[in-house]
Amino acid sequence: MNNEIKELVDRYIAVSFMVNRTGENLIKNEVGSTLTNDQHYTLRYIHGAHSCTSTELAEVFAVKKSAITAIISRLWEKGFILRTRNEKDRRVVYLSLTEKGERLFLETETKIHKLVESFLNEFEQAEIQQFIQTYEKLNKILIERKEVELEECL
Amino acid sequence: MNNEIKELVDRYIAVSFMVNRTGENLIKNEVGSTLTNDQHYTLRYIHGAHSCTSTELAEVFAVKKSAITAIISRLWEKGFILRTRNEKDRRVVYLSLTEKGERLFLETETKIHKLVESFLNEFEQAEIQQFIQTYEKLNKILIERKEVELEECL
DNA sequence: AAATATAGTTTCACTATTGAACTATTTAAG
DNA sequence: CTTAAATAGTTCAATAGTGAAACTATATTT
Repeated sequence: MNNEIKELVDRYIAVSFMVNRTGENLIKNEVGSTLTNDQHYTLRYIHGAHSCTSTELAEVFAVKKSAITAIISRLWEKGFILRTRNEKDRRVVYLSLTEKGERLFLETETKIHKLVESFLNEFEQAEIQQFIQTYEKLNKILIERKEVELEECL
Repeated sequence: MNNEIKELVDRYIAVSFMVNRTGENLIKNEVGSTLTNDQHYTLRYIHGAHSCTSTELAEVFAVKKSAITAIISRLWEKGFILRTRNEKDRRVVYLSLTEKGERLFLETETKIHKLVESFLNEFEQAEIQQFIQTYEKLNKILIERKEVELEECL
């Protein structure tokens, strides 16, 4: 096997693990004690979509619907989320943010933005541009891979 | 605030979230039913260090020592890990892999290597080289940031 | 009308995590 | 030397996230 590639793979595995860990921890510091990271990501998605369903969240986060129900219920208990039945199809429940949820998300989002900005600023703009571009390409490849695997499961 | 940077920050947040999620899920598929991802990462670290302590693992993974005790105990129950008391300082316990643990790690590691290699191969070597280099730089910045925050807590 | 599919929930079992109390051991101070 | 403080690791209770399976309610297909 090509040795150069082996080295790249090793480096990728090591660095992606560390950056994820550290990044998640930094976010936890910002998100603070009101929310967990997963709860914050959930608010983020609903905020971006304005309104969505559990099934949609389960697909995006790649977990089972029962996992989503649990997260949503906790957010709902804290008053951050609204559950609205679709009157056309009474099986589906639309999820959206309450005033309180919206406010909390925007607050923490600002903090996270400043955090991410502060370390992206330590790079040349061109370098970070290139980095994110490759990162997005990687994302596409991973998504395709996932779709192929799903098809194989038929 | 600079609008170009805001866009980069948004893209970074979105793509890093998605790649992490998808990546973790792909690894879960490879690691299979014998181990969780965290357990695999733990085996990986111990394998690389040959031998280490709980305190060391807690620092690297950025979690409390009680979290490590739990993971290690599960791995120990399954016979993947050896706990050896240091005779010079009887408080410390050295962790190492059993034959069985070593074998399991190498098997799953090979699979993960192939997986990572398969998608890194979809890039030009130069592009992925640059990507990993920037990623590593980011890692350094994050580590420095963490150290600064730790000092502030004094 | 009956069978099947879909959206979401509930329950159970398990893993990861923190914080606090605790044991055993080592190091530092008086 | 003895006591006080520090360190390594464990235990325990509580909380969050997760998947699997059974379940409810509603919609679609046959």
